[in-house]
Amino acid sequence: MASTTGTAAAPLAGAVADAPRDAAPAFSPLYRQIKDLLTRSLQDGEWRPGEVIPSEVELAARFKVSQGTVRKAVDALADENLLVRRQGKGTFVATHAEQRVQFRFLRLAADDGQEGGVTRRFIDCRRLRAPAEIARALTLKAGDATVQIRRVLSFRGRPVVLDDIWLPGHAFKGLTAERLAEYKGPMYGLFEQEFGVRMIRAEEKLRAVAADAEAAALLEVAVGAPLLSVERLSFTYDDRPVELRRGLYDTSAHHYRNQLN
Amino acid sequence: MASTTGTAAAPLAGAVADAPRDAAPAFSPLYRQIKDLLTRSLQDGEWRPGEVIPSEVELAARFKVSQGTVRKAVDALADENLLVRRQGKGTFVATHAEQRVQFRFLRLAADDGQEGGVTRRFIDCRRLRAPAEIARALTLKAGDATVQIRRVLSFRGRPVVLDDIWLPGHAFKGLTAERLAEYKGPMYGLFEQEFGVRMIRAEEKLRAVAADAEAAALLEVAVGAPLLSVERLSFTYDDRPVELRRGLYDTSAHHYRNQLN
DNA sequence: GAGTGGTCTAGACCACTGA
DNA sequence: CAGTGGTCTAGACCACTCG
Repeated sequence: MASTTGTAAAPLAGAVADAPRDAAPAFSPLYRQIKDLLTRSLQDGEWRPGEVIPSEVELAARFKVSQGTVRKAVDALADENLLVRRQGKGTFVATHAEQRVQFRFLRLAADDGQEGGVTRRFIDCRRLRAPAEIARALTLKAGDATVQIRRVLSFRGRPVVLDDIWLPGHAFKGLTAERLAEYKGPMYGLFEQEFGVRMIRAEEKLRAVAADAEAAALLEVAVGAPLLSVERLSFTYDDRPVELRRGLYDTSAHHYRNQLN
Repeated sequence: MASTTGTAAAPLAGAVADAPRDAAPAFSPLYRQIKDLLTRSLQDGEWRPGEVIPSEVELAARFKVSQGTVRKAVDALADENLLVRRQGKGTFVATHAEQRVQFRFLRLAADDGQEGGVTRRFIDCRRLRAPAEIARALTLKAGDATVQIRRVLSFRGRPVVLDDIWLPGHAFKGLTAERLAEYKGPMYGLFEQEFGVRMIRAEEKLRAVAADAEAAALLEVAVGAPLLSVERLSFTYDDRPVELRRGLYDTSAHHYRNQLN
């Protein structure tokens, strides 16, 4: 593990302002390499969500580096929410099956500040062939099998969110409306526990749209009422997209909160 | 301070003016205290936006700690976008007056992926007494002086964003529509250069709303058309709110992008 | 008390920048 | 070349958890 560097890769002459695109990096610090090895272990399931990973000293011994270097790698993974450090106990693989991180991905809040009172209702869960647009987003071929889920989230009895979700069929065999309804806890918890698919990060595109008849009926608003459209593409390890979701939010008593840093 | 840990934190603890929160023992590590001292220096203008701050070794000497401890403090501030590290050159105070960070706060993107072509048009800039709601958000007293700005952003000639902005009057004396129009670069650049008010972070609340007559005319959409409402509260050092902004975005050809990690 | 992560140090060397 | 930040090490001690 002492081998890293040397050997400059194509100097690039520094003229062109940029193209950090695929330019040869050629230098990867040790902690970066350790981080990648750890990520690989997570991806391969060596440690499962919720479990402890080996202590820093153990990892340092395994990789033949100092504890400080392991620490920096683990810190990076903790920053990305892949690991969770707990002083005195150890470092754990992050999981969606916890109340604490319940709302990491759903950034909706009630205007009055109240929390909780969320109920889910699954309207549909069926397998169908991917339309071209969906296939492209999920990097499937048009016509590949997909799972389509439609559900409504209600807050204190009022319907607020209508979600349409597409998943690649091959990774979610056996997913049914019953399984979804039975499972207590966030949907991403079910995905990681039952199907080994863990959502790491997501990109969202937000728009304002007018409610069509169907959405209006399900969300109990007037046709044409403004709704917040949230299109989310979620990724697993390796930046592989594994979920496309289109949510329609009734924002008359709720809002989407965001932090800019 | 060369004394090893534990007691090492004590000497500085006194230097860090800190209101003792209720019975909190509040162990604060050294690097945390250094970070606070650096933040204070930034706040006090010891180093201005765009300038270099002293090198790590200098800072280590000043605070009588090791370089590693300073490094950790600076790393934290760099993570919060208050400082920018440049290998081989030094560490700089972050600034809004740079093209590179132009869109840190405006998260709008064209659906077709094209960038640029932004033009600004200031419709109004006047001083008036704060309505109760605005005053509360900015922690002013109702009736205090405020500056109200209204402007339209156009992308490639099409109006897309209508912003209504409220600022505390005492901090922005002499701000006029002319000054705004003359200034090249982002508005936050003007704020930090001319008024010493630097925006550090912001909280946004997003909603879908229907266009009223005024907004419809300015954004050239139909009355009742769905618009994305973006309510932003921006903070300076010390978590003091210094700007309230309400944007209406026409999202028919643009979207608000967000990253979930 | 043993084991975990968290802090701090001191010193070495590497990579990058600019005179 | 000197000066900057970036990486890595080895060792010390502190704060926390749990048996």
